[in-house]
Amino acid sequence: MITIKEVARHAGVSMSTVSYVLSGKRSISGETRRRVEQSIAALGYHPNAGARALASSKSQVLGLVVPLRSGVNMPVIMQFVASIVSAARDYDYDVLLLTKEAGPGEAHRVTARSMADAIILMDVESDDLRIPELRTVEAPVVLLGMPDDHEGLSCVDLDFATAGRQMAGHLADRGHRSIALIGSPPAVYERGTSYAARLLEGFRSEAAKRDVRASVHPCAPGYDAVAKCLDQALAPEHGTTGLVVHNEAVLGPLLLELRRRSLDVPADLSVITLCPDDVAESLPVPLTSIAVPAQELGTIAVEMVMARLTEEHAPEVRLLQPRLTDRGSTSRR
Amino acid sequence: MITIKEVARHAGVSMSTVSYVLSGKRSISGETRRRVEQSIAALGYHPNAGARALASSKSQVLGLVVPLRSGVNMPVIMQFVASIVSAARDYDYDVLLLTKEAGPGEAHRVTARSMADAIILMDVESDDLRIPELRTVEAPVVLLGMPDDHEGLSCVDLDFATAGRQMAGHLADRGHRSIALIGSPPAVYERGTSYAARLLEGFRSEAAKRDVRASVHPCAPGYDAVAKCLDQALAPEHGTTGLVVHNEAVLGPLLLELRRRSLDVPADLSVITLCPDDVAESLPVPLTSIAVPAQELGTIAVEMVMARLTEEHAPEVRLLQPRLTDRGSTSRR
DNA sequence: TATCGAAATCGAAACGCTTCAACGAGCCCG
DNA sequence: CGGGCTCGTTGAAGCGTTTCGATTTCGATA
Repeated sequence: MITIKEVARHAGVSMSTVSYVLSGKRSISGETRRRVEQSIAALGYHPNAGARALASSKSQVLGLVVPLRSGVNMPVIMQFVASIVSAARDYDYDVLLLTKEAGPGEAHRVTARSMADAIILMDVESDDLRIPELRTVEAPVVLLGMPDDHEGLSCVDLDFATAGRQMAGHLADRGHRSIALIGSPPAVYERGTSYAARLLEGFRSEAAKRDVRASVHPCAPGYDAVAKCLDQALAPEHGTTGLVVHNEAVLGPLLLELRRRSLDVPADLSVITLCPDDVAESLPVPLTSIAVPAQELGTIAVEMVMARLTEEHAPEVRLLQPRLTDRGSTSRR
Repeated sequence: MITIKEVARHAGVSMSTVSYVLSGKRSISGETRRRVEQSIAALGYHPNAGARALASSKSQVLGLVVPLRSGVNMPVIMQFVASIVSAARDYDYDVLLLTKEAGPGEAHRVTARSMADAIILMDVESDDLRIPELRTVEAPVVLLGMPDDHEGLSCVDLDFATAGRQMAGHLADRGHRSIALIGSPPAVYERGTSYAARLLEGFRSEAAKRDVRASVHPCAPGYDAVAKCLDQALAPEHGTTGLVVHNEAVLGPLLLELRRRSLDVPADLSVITLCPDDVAESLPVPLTSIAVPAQELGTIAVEMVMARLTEEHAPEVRLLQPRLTDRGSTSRR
């Protein structure tokens, strides 16, 4: 193993000079810098991470707590992960993978051992039992998602309330007088999942404000459940002409079922949804949608971490404004 | 930060004794052990990872190279990742997340800096250009997938040739005289992806051996492509009565298209596939299938890493025997 | 020309742990 | 009873960095 000492000797300078060339924390003459850099390249020197961490008490590692249980939407999770890893690398940080199943104890373990300088926690739920434990972690913590009680924690999330309002408003704008929300599975609402509740609230309040009739239909995955859910949402007494879908998993089956019923989108029924753009685009009928800006959220999470790591930055909450893309799946009434 | 020195003082022993209690590398009297453990608990001591790595030149970290580009099947990737993380934790290792896009340079970087003791690389392709570079990594490398040239590298993979043979054989056993392989997208074959080629070869050779007519149809994703592909596979001149599907992404559309054509599975057409069990189960028609044993492969990969890390274990190749689950989607002719 | 300050470099003390050589104590064997 | 074990424990030497003064150099200012 090539050490900084050997580089120093090769370049004819002291260890500290090499270190300062690497870190840029003190000024170094151009001439010296060049010699050192040449020696580094010539010898193939790589600074030892352990030694560095020990001396500087910084690991240059982020702990990322990911839900690996199936059930959550893996492709989206991966988009988050990818953007976080890539943003972290831009700041010269690496990412240690922690599983949510293993609990927040993991976050504590890696920070207490100085394996990670900060923690990013994905897919946070409203009532997450583990949130309190996170407060005991002696390192910045940033949550993707916004629990009810986020006092003292940084959070980033999509503004689901506004998203709900936008989608209801979009249909109201086009003259729809009765709309339905096809929601997440019942269990999601029952456990009070924050984002679902916030979207629902926005949807309802905007509908009320615009004097539009609104019904809500939680929907389990699976072809049969979708059909049953549609039976309710499209029951004649509602006179529903527009659907807001907040349940990515049922989009495909739902559109197929509509086709089976000879209901054309958007001629007979308008549909708008909240899902990743690539999903909305690749459906049999491309849907007007609000995107889940996974990329952006991940990047922001990393930026918030860095802010808290470098400055004396207090915890903050950031809600991303939703962006609606019209793909023509809604029509004017 | 609580250090080992403080624990030692608290327990009235030397630092080295505490260290040996922790590592178990020397015998310690029960009495002393108990006192030290109490002190550790009382003070809330957590060994500093950097110091440990520096002194022992072991990081207790595995670098995991994951393909994060979309296109690959994320849920399956996640199954691998989950099983790898969990197996690694069983050995007291953590997992550093590296992206495949960033290249094998990342593997080199983290090992050269002693951030990771070994590398696991997922989703390896036959002709992977980066394989040669991996040989220069000064740490054990284990591949999930088997490139053509794997000299000097450890690999784990499903035995796709046998899988192809099994599926063809399964249909032949049931009296089918003409079968078709609905394969991966053309691009996958064109770039000579190892697993696809191996399955194809097994499929063909078994069909030949059993004197069964076999046609092969690479299939792009998307409803239209699937329909077109079925047109070919089920063209009257073939007389195809059984389908082997090796393309997870098209299973849903394919079954729907068959239904649309009023072809019952298995009455009119037998279908067998290779995909994760949960996918096979949750399709509109549950399919007889060979599982992608992600869990198992991940665990084995970790075990191989550990073997190479602890013993003087030479690189090895392990092919998992496929396991076929009959879900009644094939019928006797 | 003497003095001062900034720029460039150096030396050495941490950082917290592992591990090796060494040592005393107790034991068994001859 | 002396010599050679093993067992449990210790002290101290690293491991490869960073970083904090201290020191040197040099040009500018007085």
